Amino acid sequence: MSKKNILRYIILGLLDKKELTGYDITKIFEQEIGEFWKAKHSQIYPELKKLEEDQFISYKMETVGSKLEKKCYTIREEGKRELEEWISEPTRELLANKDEFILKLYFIREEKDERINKMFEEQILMHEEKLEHLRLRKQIVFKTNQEKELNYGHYLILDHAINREEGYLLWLKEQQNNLQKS
Amino acid sequence: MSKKNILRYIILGLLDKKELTGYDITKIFEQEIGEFWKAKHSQIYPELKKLEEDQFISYKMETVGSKLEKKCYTIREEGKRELEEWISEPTRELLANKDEFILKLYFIREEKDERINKMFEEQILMHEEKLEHLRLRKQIVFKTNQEKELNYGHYLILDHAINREEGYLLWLKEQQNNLQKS
DNA sequence: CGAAACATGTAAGAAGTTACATGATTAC
DNA sequence: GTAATCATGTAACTTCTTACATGTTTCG
Repeated sequence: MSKKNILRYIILGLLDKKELTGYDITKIFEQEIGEFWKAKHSQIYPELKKLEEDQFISYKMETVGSKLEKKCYTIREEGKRELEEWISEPTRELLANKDEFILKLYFIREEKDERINKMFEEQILMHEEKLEHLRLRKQIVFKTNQEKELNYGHYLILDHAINREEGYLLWLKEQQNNLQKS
Repeated sequence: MSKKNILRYIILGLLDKKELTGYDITKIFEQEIGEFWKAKHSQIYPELKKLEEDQFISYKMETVGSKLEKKCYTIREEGKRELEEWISEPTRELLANKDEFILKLYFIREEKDERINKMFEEQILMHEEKLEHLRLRKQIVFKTNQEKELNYGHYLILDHAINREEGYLLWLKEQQNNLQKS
């Protein structure tokens, strides 16, 4: 019974906040919510078209400069209902958390494998970089407490992403430490 | 440049440990590695066929009872090389961690939204159940230290999954607590 | 004897990625 | 002027899920 096509709901959720173009939505995926869902413009534009056909959203054309046209999408009442339904419905499935690195570890069966240390080093660097980047964003976006209250959802997901990276890093370092002792 | 079709490498990795049927592999996805990659039998059987055609693996038929036939696959030298290449190559991309619940939170912009408490309750229950299940598995599979040494990869991914769930739960409870204070 | 587990496949469709395709505007 | 960014779309392909399809063996 669980709802599909989550991309639809994400787009509706974004438009519920403010009117956006397909390009804007693409940028939001790259920045704010990319930690928890990814979508390319080639998926976003057709989905916007379908949502418009289904009367969940509508758009008006705006002109930038003298020629460039853009479609500013807004959510309709039907779209808002659809969105509320999705949010209110229990989230029963925990979706796949694909992790290529962890799988590689799984196939290394000996603690003494030479490659394992280098692999940990690489991953630690990657996750440290990501964590640094997330922390910087949090600092920039939520300078004051007011900004946190005004955009609680955004605050929560950024905080969760930071928490996740911190946990991952701690685990990596702990395992690396265990290796060096043995 | 990053390698694709990770399912191939996972299957090769599994066969590198011991010979398996398509059914065995399906079960392993449901149990051991489902936390980090999912695949249904409808994806596994065609992939086994392709791997065999590409000469990375081979199979021999075995009969169960008097009629039921099964294909026992083993990895070939070419397959081992392919697998080693994948493992040794740096894992540069961090794949999508889709999380429907976190996205729903993102779209709730007010801390005072009535639904938010119920949503946290549900998620906490789900993750507690999952954590319990993982801990039980660790207890059963790794009773002795010898078992850990003999199957270090398996130990690592189980430990990582537990760690991940613990972190998620702590975050959920912390946020829930914050809500009740305000 | 009946249900659960074993065992293998294919077909249709949804979801997601990469590449193709084009052009305008802005900032340096 | 030129590179980065803004802006929108489609085509081809891969990946993944759901459903279809069938039959055997084992356990209680």
